[in-house]
Amino acid sequence: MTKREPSYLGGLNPMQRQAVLHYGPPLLILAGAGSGKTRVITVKIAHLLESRNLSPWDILAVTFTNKAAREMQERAVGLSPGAEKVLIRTFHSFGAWLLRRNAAALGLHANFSIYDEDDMVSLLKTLYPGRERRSLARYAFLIGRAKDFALSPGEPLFDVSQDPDFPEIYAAYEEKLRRIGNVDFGDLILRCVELLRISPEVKRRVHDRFKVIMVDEYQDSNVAQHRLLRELAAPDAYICVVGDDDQSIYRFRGAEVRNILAFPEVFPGTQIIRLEQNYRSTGNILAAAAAVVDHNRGRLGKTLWTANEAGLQPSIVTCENQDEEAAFCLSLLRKKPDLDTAILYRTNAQSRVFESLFLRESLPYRIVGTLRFYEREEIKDALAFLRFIANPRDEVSFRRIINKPPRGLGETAVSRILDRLGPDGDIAAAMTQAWTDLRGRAATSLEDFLLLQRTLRESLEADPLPRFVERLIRDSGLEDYHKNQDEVAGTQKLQNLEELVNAASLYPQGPEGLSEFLEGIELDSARIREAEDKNDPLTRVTLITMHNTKGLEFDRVIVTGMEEGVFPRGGEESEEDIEEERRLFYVAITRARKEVHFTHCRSRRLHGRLQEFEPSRFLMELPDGIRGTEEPLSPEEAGFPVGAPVYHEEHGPGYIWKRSVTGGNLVVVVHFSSGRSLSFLPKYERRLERIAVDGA
DNA sequence: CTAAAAACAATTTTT
DNA sequence: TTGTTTTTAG
Repeated sequence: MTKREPSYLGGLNPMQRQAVLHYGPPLLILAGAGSGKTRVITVKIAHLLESRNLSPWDILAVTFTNKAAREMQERAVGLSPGAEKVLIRTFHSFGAWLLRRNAAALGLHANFSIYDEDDMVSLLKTLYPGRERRSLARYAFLIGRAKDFALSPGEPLFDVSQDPDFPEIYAAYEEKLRRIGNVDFGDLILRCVELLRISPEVKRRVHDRFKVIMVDEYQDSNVAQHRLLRELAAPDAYICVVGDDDQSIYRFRGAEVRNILAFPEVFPGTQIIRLEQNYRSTGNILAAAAAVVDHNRGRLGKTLWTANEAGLQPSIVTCENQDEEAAFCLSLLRKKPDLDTAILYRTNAQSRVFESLFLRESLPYRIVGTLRFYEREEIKDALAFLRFIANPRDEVSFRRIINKPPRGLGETAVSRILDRLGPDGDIAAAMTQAWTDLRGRAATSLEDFLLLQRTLRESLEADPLPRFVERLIRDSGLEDYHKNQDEVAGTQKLQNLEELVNAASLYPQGPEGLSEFLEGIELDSARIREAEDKNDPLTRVTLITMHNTKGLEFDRVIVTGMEEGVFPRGGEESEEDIEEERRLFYVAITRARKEVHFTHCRSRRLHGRLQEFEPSRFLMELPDGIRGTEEPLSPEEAGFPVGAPVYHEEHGPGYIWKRSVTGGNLVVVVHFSSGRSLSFLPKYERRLERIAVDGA
């Protein structure tokens, strides 16, 4: 009897197959970098649907990023159409989903606003108007961390901060946030835990529904998320978490590696499956990564191996300074222009030198993760207005938009209005009340504002959502305000606002459509395209922080800034901090398919000051074969001795100030008569030529 | 309320 | 150095 095996199982290695077929006791999948983790999860979902007779409703899959959630859903649907209905969400989006459906049990309205860290600061500012924003930002951060660790204001908080003011500030913040009926990101997790603890019916419903719960990137979960998982999991539910303790790099944001390390103790009977075959990188790259991470203690332990070829040996390149480092990267890019390459650095500020060189050389590049769309002023303004229309109890949003653009309603008017606030917290109603308290110009302004609000509410009911958003942006005066800003500062705020209007077209008309739209944006910044999106597929270079590379891969990776004090960052550092940086290095190396290069500078300009740096200790941790692989000097282009006069097509006349050899290439620093100094690689810079001097 | 001057930090950041 | 935030003057 031949039972036909489902086609989706084809091509899996034995461990992957085991992971897919496993069912019953809790499962911990330790998935090394490049081991086909996403494939395993998506095939597993398909398998649960196709062969275990589970309905899509029975399954919950949780990820950390919207991008990962989308990818997972897409791939699972490709394998089994039923996966369309599987609940695949980020922790936070799942939290919002559960809270909106059960808001009443927690004393929340279903249309609560979700406050990000910036909004948290604004809320704190209403409580402590005398304190500086910067100090409040610090407290907002700490409150976020406390919530990551599931610590309420009443509990001991010294692990989060020893600041004597902190407990009181946290308590005041929490009291106000609850009073105005909104939530922050931490609450999306924590209040779900609370909900499941106080409401047996909700808990039963949830337990009845989710027979399978899968969590991806479990090494990045925090204590609150771990608690939520425990509350969500019925005693007979099948729990499967996937992760890699060596890739835990978000401790500073509350991620708790111990969640994955201690998983087998917390969920008794756990079985562990290791995915150790790497399909991404060459043998030499993997050897480098393994040697590095081997210096960490307290690992679950994995030995990655690959059937791929050994490939090129990684190289270490010493540079004099950042200019040379950038020039070296450029030389690599020009040598093999077809490789998809990433230039990695520890901090965003390090991207500048690369950007300016690539701009000067007209080399197209992609840069990841600078200013995010949703953090932009104009977008936050428009969103605040939309939020206030959707939820008249949102004081943070109200304060942001009441006098922006300036309409003569300052602090005095705001207090008058808030004095009239009823027990329901409805600020829109309070405005109508306060109107009678005001005289003169403020009264007229408020009247105009009330009228504006009424028109917008009508438009929300009557017009398609994008039309309504467009109208709000125009009638609120934000359009003119930001148009003016664009002209003054050469920005493109107006275009960004247009993108916001476009994004609204995906949602239905009316208040419900608006709420969905807002939640989509609050929880997923990438939902709106950048106005200036140069996603040219021919762009082969990506500038990116090491953190942002998680989950990505490239043919070639150049890890720059390998200096003690830059990476690892230095300062007062515990061994745990160093280990986290080392894991970050591990992540960086394992992004590469074919080639890895490491660069370090002898000196670097930091905070406007030129400083000397020692090579990073991590370089010493690489395998012996790698160190000392610098190519010998090729003096064929050596026609540029120090002092030689040169001419550059673009920058004009100058002379050689300094020369050195980096990565087998001659690098020269030219002082131009314009006063600028720039470095070049004569080998690749055609526009630089040596000139003769007349005896005069 | 705006604009200019002064002061002052200065990682990483899935949501 | 740079960008951001607060202070100050108008």
